[in-house]
Amino acid sequence: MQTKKKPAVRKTSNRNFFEDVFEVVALIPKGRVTSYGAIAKYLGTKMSARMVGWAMNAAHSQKNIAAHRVVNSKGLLTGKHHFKTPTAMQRALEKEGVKVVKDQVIDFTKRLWDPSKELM
DNA sequence: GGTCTGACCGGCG
DNA sequence: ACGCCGGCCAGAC
Repeated sequence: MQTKKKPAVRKTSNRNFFEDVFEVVALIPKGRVTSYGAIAKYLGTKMSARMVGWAMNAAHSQKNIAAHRVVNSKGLLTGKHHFKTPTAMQRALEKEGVKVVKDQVIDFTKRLWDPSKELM
């Protein structure tokens, strides 16, 4: 089974939540972006997209997580401020072909990569 | 062990 | 159309 997906299999406050986020983010194709809510929904915690962002915070300190591919539902680079430089996120996205203007992803709807939809 | 915050989201006024 | 508010989960003090 290559396509390994975990439908909210977390039991009680385990680190699986973080691992799930890491994987989903790592699966995001270049030139694509996703939203915290999309990941949260995929993990089962659709209502708690905040946890995804929280996981990102830890992720950025853990490994090379492509947190720059994760934006909010509006396509805004809300987490850019958490990067080493406020322009690192935008730069990384543009580097992958994603145009960002004023911290906003262009054609965000088309660039949106929904794991619960793509990975299904 | 209780409390607060946090890179969000969606609804309501 | 814009602004504000509550909710929800998990980690840190």
